[in-house]
Amino acid sequence: MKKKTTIYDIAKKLNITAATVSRALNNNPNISDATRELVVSTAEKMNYEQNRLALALKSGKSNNVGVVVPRIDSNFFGSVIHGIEEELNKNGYHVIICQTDGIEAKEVANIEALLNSQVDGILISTSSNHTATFDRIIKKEVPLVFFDRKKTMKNVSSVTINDFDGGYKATKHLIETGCKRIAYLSGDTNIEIFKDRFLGYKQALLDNKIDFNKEYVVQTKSTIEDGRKAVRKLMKSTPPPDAIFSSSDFAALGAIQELKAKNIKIPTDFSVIGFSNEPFTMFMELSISTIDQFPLEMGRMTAKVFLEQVANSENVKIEKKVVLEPELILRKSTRKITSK
Amino acid sequence: MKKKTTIYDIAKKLNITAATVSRALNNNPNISDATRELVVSTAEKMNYEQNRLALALKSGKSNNVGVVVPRIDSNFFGSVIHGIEEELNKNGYHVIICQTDGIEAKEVANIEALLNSQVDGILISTSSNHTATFDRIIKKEVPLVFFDRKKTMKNVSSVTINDFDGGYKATKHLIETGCKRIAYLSGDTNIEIFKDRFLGYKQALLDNKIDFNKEYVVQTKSTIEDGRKAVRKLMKSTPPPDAIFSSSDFAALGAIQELKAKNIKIPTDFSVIGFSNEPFTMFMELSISTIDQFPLEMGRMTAKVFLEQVANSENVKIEKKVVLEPELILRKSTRKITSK
DNA sequence: TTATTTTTGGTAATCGATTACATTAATTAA
DNA sequence: TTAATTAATGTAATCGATTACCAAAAATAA
Repeated sequence: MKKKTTIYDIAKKLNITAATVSRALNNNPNISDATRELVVSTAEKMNYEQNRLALALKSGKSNNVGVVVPRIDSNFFGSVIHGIEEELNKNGYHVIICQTDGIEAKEVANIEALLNSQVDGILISTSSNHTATFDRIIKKEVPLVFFDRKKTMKNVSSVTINDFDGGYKATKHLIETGCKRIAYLSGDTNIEIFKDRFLGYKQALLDNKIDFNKEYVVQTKSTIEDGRKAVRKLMKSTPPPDAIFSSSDFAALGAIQELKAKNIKIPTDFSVIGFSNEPFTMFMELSISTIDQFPLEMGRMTAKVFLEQVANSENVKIEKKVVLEPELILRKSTRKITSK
Repeated sequence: MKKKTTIYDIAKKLNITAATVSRALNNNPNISDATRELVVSTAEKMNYEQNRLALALKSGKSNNVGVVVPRIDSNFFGSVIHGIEEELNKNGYHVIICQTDGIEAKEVANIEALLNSQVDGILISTSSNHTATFDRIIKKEVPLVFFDRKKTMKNVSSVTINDFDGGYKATKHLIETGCKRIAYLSGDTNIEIFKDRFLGYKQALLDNKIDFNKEYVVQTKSTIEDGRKAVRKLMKSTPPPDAIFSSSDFAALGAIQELKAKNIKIPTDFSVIGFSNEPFTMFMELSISTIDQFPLEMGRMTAKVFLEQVANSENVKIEKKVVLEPELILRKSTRKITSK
């Protein structure tokens, strides 16, 4: 096994102590220029590289931050992580990625492992209700920031989008373009973001004096197939809906495919709006109206909130709830608003 | 600052030494059951958690692996990393992600940082020619595995797809469906994968006695806009091409959009095939034929090659060049092969 | 020349866990 | 009962860097 060069090797070679070497390399002012230069050049010659593990152990700072997500190969999480990595890297941190597949046991195990490896913070989009684990993070005083899928906890920061507003805006737009019977393709309402989108949907109906119809709500997973199934089911209602707000772009796509198969004209006779602004929604010939969540921005913001928290570690704990405003993206799957 | 429990705290409380505590927690056989149980239960009570940094420093193994990619928010790299993380996590490793934006300086800086933080391996899809950096990794005997975008180096393993075959298959398919004048949308030919796709394209033409026409090759970036521009340029050739093989799905999409705008019928009068099997190629109303690269499989394989390398560390260095076979995905942007 | 200050560098502890080696206590053999 | 084994634990070094505290040497002041 290759032996790595340490400051002791340099010290021995120059017949000085490791302390001097360390100081020289760190530009400590009370080292003479002659010594400093000698040490630096010798270090170079000997291919010295600092072992940050030793530093981490000594200082208690690993400069690693754990990021926990259900999966990384989705456009949304990929973009969020892009933003996180970009921002943290600038500040000397490295990002350790963990996937949970949305499974609580995996999430808990990953968090345990991250804590053991002394991460300086944990940024998480959670899929679990295992509060004991979060309590443990907090008790250890490891900075914790939720993003997108959060748990509402005292003293814990989070960065989310306003899913209620997203649901409200999407629904309101459908109403403004003349839709009367608006169906909703729901995600798992145990997850806060989906619950909020649903509440936004209901509120928009209420504000516009449209009765909420339970029959128009279909539980779906975020898949094309579930979107198609939902349409098949919805079209049996009497009267059938004339619009769909889907909490997922994938289900929206499936819905559109099925509607086309049934020869229903979009957006003339039926409107569809999705959620997330997945890239494909823009690429379709019949491009899909949707809600943008600014994932890159969310990632950057999450990183910034963490960095602030670290900077403020002396002070009292700060709790910062950042809520990004989602944006309506209008495309061809919904009608234009007709002038009043 | 919260003081964490160490084995010394436990030792002091029980009036024994840290060595005994360590042994008890690690199920060392020559510790009496009584002591073991006492230590374990006390550790539990005191919320003890192992500091893996100390272990890493002592053992020289951090259990972290660095993964370096141009960016993480693309379907391809996201999927590769998904595969890597999944496989490594099972084996007790954590994945540190670094993005380079395809910029050499960032790549070099990230690798330096990873080496400093004592990663047990580096898995990289490179965008650089900075061989000094790779030599340094090798000199330090840190396992190195290239995936997708590799440098050809002695004694270094890699996992790639056969881009030559990919280019060949795509082109051959166009020929078999009756296309005679096949244009090629090239990526940056300084990058090995794009060069190989190009060579595959040329070979397929040669094998089918079709003259290579330089005019039919357009350099593009992997964007929709470049695909559109390419079509505008190509259609001025005389005669214009009757098919496009694009080394990127995004450029293929742009090409299709522009062809449609010119009222050219696809696939009747013009065929288009892309490369990568991006999700959107399947979702389009006019779905796009393309080449699948099996990114998830590539990720898993990359991880496995690394794991083998670690397991074999005693032995001679092993060099393993895994080449995955790409697969032709036929959709609506190309014609069916007519029976002979 | 002696005393004082400033430079410069050395000593040794520390971070938290592991482990080769030594030692004590308990058990078995003679 | 004494010697030889075995079982259970302690001692101290180690991984590599930083740093509070101290000491020697050089420079300056008196």
